[in-house]
Amino acid sequence: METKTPGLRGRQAEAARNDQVILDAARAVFIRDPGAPISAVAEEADVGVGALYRRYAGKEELLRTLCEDGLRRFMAIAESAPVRHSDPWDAFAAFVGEVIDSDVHSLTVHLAGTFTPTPEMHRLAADASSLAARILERAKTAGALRPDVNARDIPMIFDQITAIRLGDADRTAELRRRYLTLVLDALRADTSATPLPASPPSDEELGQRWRHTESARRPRR
Amino acid sequence: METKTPGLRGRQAEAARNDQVILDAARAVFIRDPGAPISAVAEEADVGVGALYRRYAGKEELLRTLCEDGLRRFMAIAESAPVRHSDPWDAFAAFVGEVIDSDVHSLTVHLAGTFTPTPEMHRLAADASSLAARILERAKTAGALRPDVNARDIPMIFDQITAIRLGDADRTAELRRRYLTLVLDALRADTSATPLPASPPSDEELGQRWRHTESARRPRR
DNA sequence: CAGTATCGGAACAGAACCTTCCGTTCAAGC
DNA sequence: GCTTGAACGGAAGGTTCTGTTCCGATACTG
Repeated sequence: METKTPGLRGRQAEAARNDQVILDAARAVFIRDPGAPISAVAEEADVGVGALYRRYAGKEELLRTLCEDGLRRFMAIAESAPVRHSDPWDAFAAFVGEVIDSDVHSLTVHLAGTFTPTPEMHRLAADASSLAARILERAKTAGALRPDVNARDIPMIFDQITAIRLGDADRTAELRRRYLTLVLDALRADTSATPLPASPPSDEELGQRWRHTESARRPRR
Repeated sequence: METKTPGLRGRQAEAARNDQVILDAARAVFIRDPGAPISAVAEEADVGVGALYRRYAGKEELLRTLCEDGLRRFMAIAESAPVRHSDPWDAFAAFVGEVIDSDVHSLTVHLAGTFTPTPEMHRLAADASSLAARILERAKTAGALRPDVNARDIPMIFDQITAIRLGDADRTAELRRRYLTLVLDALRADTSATPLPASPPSDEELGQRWRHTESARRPRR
């Protein structure tokens, strides 16, 4: 992605380039640490904080933009997976794997609670989750998935896998794949499965994570 | 636990009682949020901050005490599990389950990095991990565990499961059990297992989490 | 060369938090 | 009853961290 800007030159070109650089830097920083200060983003982008505030009214707006972007990426994966894979299990596995690889889940859920979500985001989240549910149901109907997993289990599995963070981004991705492989084995129908205890989280429980807790305490690490 | 204090009365009895109350409160608070302020612990214990500083020189000392206590609990579980269960798989499953249930892992790893560990703690941690390794190896030798899991995978699985946090403590425990069941299914040898990609974390990688990062940034949530 | 959009980063203001300090409480001993 | 001192609660001090503003510098544009 070099001088991808259409017909712009000079300062305008720099500005257009920065738009992207800033967004990428923000994504990297906030994935690494959801509580990072604005200045960390500026540093990563190699830009002054002024450049940031020229584009976004404040931290919240940046966070919201990032999260919305994440939701759209999630949707794109969920929409295309069944198209690219006719086999229901393959589609499911590809979907899950790509969501993990792109770390999109960190952008959505981990950032939720740090800002007040827009109605648009609620709509997107609902669409995304129903898309994901459809992928899972299709695999279940095809008999590829153990019958006692529920669509609501998927976000929980994302939570678990994305909790893995060790070394640099590459090593982290590698390790996540390792444990995802393990979990996928457990999700397959042909396992001599132990019945799962308890019930999966309800929609209400899952939604809780989006609630803007004004008592938003700040875990350190 | 009423007047459990031996021969103490009056103010001394109150002090002895507070010793325990404060420790319990601290555990509860810091498990919930590793970055919680000291005042939150005082509040939970229904005690002034003064009472806290009378017992501990500072926050670090409290954290260290808590963490060391967690390590000891971990050891106790790891030592007794093989005694209580003669079957190697049962011992392994019980060990893992009890560590999850008692949330001891949150106390150790999650708090690591917030303080400078003592040599004593390093020793304890090493002992604990070698104990855990023995439990796993025994199950593997007995043919109950899939051969491509490594002792170093265990802490990672703890990390994943303890990432689950939804609703109150009871609901969280319930859900953790659900996903632990899933993972245990995957760990069993009789699964038609997909070979695990990548290598488990090295000891050095696992040790990194204990390193006191002075750049200890504070994730918010 | 004047005008303007953009930039970098110092400075400002406020919030959060650890720690200290001090007046108060209360049981024990005289 | 009165003194004494251990233990307590919580306000205040001082520091650090961070979001946001502001302004002089920069470099195209016309």
